[in-house]
Amino acid sequence: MKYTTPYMPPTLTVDAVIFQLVNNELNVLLLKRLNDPFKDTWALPGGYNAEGETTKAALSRIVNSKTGVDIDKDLTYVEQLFTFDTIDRDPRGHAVSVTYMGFARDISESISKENAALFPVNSLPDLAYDHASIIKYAHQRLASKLTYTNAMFAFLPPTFTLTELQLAYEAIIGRELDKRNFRKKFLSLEFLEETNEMRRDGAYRPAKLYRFKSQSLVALSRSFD
Amino acid sequence: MKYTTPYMPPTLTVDAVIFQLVNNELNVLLLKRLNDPFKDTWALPGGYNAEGETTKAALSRIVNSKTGVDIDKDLTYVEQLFTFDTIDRDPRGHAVSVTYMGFARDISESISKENAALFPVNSLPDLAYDHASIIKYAHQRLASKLTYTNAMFAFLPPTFTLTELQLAYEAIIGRELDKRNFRKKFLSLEFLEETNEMRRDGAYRPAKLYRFKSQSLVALSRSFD
DNA sequence: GCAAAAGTGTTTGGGATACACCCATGC
DNA sequence: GCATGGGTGTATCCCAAACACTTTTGC
Repeated sequence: MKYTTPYMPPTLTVDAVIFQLVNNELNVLLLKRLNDPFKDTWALPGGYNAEGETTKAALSRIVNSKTGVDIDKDLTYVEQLFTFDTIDRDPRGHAVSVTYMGFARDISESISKENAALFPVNSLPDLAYDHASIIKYAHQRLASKLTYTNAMFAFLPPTFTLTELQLAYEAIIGRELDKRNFRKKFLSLEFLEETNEMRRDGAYRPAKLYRFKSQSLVALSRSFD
Repeated sequence: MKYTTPYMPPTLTVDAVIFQLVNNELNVLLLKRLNDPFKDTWALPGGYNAEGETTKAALSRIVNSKTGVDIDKDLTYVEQLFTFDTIDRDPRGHAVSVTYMGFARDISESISKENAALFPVNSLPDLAYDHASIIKYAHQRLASKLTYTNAMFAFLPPTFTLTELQLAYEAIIGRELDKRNFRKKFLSLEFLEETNEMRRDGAYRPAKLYRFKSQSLVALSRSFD
């Protein structure tokens, strides 16, 4: 690429906030840095975006090589989050980071690097760069998204009980919900359909299993009038 | 900035979708390109983001130099929209564009370049690059934002009548609203306060003037339970 | 008095909230 | 029969939607 005037772009990086539920706690995938800056500090997986590579392709490449997780196969939903660009966010120099938020059912088997691990968002270690605020922003967006979309499909297994669904909601939005109201409301949204199966796994009444009608994002429209 | 491995970032650009109401039509600020590619075609104002410059600073610099509009003084609201990064969106080579959406009350006096002009979003000329889809995306986000925030403060003058408010809504969301329901609902949101003034400007009943309580964005929370 | 825009109220249906007990099962 | 989690219903309140006439003013 040629420029008519001298031009030097900032470094372009990508970072991923990958969420997964573990024992009804919202977890995020982190990587302990092997090099300076922030050597031995935990950070979001991310890296440099080369010319000729889309940000999502760079993300796939980097997350896969650094953690073993395959964005395309292991994640059930991905969306662009925000682009962070303050000058001093990277001590090495100006780096603009395009961040993504991804959801997964279970990436624990795919995590193949020793320095990659899942952490509960409510008890994160100290984080490198501005990554703590990026995670906070992503968590808010996720919680908001759950109120008007079927995004929870991306966290749950193909079939699940209504109690499991409710516990997943509570884990992410951080407060308890009323069982009867939750069921009434969620069923009325018509995101779910019943299966013919039941879950029986204890000395108590078996539970009906449900599934999401759609395995891709569906949003309810908010309208004004 | 040094890299431990050979590294070349894509070009980084910024583009602005600046909206303003003109005669109760939503308009967007465009610039007729003076050079190839897309010479003589209309496009969003934008340009190169240099190292050491935040995307918003680059936007201010570029929009001001190319159109005369001062982002900081002329716009009443600005937010980051999305980062577009497909490889072939710029025929000169891979350019990643961080886009912003801005709202203004009246920038017509500030537009000082011959090749800059406002166009109604419903009758846009052919546009360069992927700018038509960027404007469409921004318009949708704006319409959605109006349903749960006071964002309209950024388009209207400090005081206005309820009819003017309703016409502005209708212009942006693209359909008519019921006058009684609109007033009831909007007043119940408590974004507005009455002034003591009235507007009298014709052979008919004068209208009360209102103002927004806040001149910065306030969002209603959507909750699940 | 008439033209033009401002302003106003009621009914109805559906969703949000609050709240507590019975059901099915394994042991 | 008891412990455990699954499953359900009702009353109240508020908001959304539909819908048409009266008021104020300048001329």
